Amino acid sequence: MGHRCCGKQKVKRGLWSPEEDEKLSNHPWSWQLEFCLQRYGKICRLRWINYLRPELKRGSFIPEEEQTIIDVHRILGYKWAQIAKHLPGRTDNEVKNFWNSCIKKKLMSQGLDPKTHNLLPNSHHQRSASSKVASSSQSPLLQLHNQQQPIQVPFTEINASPINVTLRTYQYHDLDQNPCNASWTRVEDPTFNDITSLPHQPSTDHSTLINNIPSSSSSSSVNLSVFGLLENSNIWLSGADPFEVPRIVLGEQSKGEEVVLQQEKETLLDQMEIKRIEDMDHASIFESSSIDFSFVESTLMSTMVLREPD
DNA sequence: AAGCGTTTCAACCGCAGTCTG
DNA sequence: CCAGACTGCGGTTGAAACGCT
Repeated sequence: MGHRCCGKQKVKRGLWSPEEDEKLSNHPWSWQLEFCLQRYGKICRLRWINYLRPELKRGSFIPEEEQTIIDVHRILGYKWAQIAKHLPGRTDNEVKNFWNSCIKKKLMSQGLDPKTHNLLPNSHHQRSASSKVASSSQSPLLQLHNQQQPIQVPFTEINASPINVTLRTYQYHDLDQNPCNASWTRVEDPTFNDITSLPHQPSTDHSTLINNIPSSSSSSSVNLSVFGLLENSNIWLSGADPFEVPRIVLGEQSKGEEVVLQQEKETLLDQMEIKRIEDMDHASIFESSSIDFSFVESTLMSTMVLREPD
């Protein structure tokens, strides 16, 4: 196959030698001139971006990075470049590989669909088993937080289409606190007949939905383990009283709405990132459990998706 | 120690969007 | 406005590393 910029050349392929890396490092922005004779210019650029950039962070992912990947993936999906933007020093390729080789399996072992982050069908027993597995592989933050008595939180499923909107609320029953005996049942709530009756969100306007996120400075009586929630990528939470969590399945939206929603998601993620960095700067706060988790909690819950099994 | 299967991750491909002359 | 070059991105491939028997 020829190459668009240097099709006449017989290009070199395969792994890069240290000598090639050194040459590319010395002339990172003139690679087309310096290296196209031997490698695809595009490949040179990729090598620089994915491997040689001085700001790149090498080594394995830390738990906070893993958590960020899961969080952002839950919202944006397979947008590796977008996810990587929230991980300074990491490339989309790294994130993608880490997802495929590690996180994906981790989620599946927890009975979760890596694509939707929802429970897989028939994963009830897996869930109870996986919660044990998860607890052993949790970040220190989550382990710290899960020392509190776990309380399962009901969630609301919203199925929206241009024609109709249905909501279903699920309540978790775990009276003896034995996950093996726990179950989810649908709660018939007449106030949930329409999306407009959402307890947390009286409007179908998605921008309103997202913009009504509580500010990070707001206080909440519910000390939610948002990190716990996210770490496991499931619906388990530690905290106080159960509450209703709206989850929205967007039906067919107009293209414009999707774009707006996407922009809002990115804004939301930026806010999350700021919040995350702030939190990391004040890691000691976790020890006193005085951190306000409501911000991230609310933002993520607002964008969570739960699809009804076919 | 050798063989084999699995995992990891760098490298590459192809497509779509953007830029530029 | 158009065509070709460039860029960005997600998906796939395959070599190397690793683990197990």
